[in-house]
Amino acid sequence: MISNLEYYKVFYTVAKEGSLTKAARELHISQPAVSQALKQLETQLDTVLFVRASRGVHLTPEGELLSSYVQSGLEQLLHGEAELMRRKNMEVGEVRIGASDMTLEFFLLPYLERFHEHHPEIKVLVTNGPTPETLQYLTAGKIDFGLVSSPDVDDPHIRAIPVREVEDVFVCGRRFLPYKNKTLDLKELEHLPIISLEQNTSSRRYMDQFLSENGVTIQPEFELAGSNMIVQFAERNLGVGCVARDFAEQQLKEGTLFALRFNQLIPKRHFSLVSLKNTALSVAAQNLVDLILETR
Amino acid sequence: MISNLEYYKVFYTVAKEGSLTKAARELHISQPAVSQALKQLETQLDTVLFVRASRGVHLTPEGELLSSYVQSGLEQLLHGEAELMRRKNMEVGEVRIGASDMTLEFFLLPYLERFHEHHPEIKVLVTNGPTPETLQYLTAGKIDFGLVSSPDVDDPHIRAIPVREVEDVFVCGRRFLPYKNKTLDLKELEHLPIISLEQNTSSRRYMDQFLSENGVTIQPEFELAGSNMIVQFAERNLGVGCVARDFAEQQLKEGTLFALRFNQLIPKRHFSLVSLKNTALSVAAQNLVDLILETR
DNA sequence: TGCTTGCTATAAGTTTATATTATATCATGC
DNA sequence: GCATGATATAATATAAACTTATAGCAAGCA
Repeated sequence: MISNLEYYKVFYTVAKEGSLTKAARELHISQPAVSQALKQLETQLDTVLFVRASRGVHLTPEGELLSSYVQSGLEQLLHGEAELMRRKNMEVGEVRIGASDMTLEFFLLPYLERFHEHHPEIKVLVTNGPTPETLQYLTAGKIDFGLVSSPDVDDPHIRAIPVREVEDVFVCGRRFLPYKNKTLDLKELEHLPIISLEQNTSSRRYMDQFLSENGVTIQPEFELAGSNMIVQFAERNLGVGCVARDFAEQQLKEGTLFALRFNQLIPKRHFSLVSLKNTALSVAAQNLVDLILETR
Repeated sequence: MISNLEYYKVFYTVAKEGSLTKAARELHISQPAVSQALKQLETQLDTVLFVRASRGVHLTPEGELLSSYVQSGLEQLLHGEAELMRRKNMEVGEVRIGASDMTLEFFLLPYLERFHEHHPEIKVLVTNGPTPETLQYLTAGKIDFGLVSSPDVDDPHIRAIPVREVEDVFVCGRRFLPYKNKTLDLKELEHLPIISLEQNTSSRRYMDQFLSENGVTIQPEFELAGSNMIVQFAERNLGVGCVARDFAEQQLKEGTLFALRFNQLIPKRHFSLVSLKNTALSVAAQNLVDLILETR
């Protein structure tokens, strides 16, 4: 390749204008500068590219050949720059997010709403899945960042920023009124009809882990697929539901359900924003992350 | 467009190698030079293109985007240079020539043969046609150069280089033996049965012009389409043929025909190589022209 | 922890190449 | 034959890029 690609900019302009003088004006340099650049180019390629006439210049057949390549080459570069600017100014682009149902519903949604309002041109792709799947997607480069509810991220390449607390509660209806305003021992859960999530979920694992650390083992009467279901089961007094507080928020406010109180605090979990440490976020993704972190 | 396209060469190499140090080695410059060039590029585009890590660098999403364009852009330029070299070294290319039957047969053919022998990869396209058509093709850019037999080229944009003399002769067979070794006056042609080319040919016009300048007007008994035919007619003693000497060369040598001699020389015509003054020839075309001019 | 390794970044000074100004040269058209 | 409008050349100035030396930083390892 020739020593200085800048020469091609000169070549391109001269070919377009058919005159060194005009090209010089367009390039905002002097006419001799153009003359010398062309000379350099012709010397390096060992080919005469222009026929110099008294009324300007025009391409030789070889110059003509080269010109077509130079034109499309430079336009490619220019197009690349233009696309880059559009992405940088967020006129186009996409953000790929991995999130669980819970983080999406109780945390992410309002941010996505605001983001989309400000940047309607940016496509937002949400891949719904539990924590392990989200982390897998992250390392595979399929998502820009994720929002997970589990606190246990041990991959050293992943950075997790807690963005919100999550409180796990045991909720129940009037059938269990005697327990209201009483402070229970965790051990008593073993004798209550528990309604919880299935075993393969991270929320369930978290709770089981915590309870077992305190010598408590529960054998739920109902194991359901969704937290919403658990709340409904609890409302119908089928047992004591174990869910993140958010799912039962309304019922707790209305008094349909109440939360059991224990002599020991159930440690809070966090929603965490996870991203790859050694990978940069796209402008759009970074923008959304900033929005989340600034106003969390 | 960015101020210095050289930066893209650096960008491309760094992206390919994933390391400033390796890129510097490949570009035969120092590592700081690479670092500075990237910094310039990032500043000018106002975009971070690489994530710097301790084990090298890798592209940001924006860098990735730009990279695809830069890659194809630079490859385009490189491909252009490669094609140019191939044309310059005559590994590919074509030469378009306009020539009449006569110039082709009695002049050009051996040159084309030699040229093709030396440069078998170069396509040679010969467009057969009389002088005016050849000149028209030339100005239209349909041929690189032409070979014509007429001396009258008045277009100021066309350069005509005489390459060979052509002698017009009047030839006849034994029926006209009495005229052999006699020096005739041109006037006597008026009483001989002339065999000549059709009126719309430039050879015919040339001869008519010359004769009329000398007060002679001929009324041919035969007007034929080709000079070869004229020679055959003359051999059968149907009259006195007017042709370029080349057509009757063999017959004159064998004695089947002889040429009339006049007290006034018929001015010689020339085969001329015509090309456009203000247009450069392709390397291949120039090469063939040089071959012709060197050994004419 | 501290050491080594393998990177990139920064600073200062030098070199190189590119630009400018002034002027020469050349062909064209009036 | 001279004015015009173009490109080329020469000398000088300027600015950009390169180099060397060195700092800084993160990761891997003892």
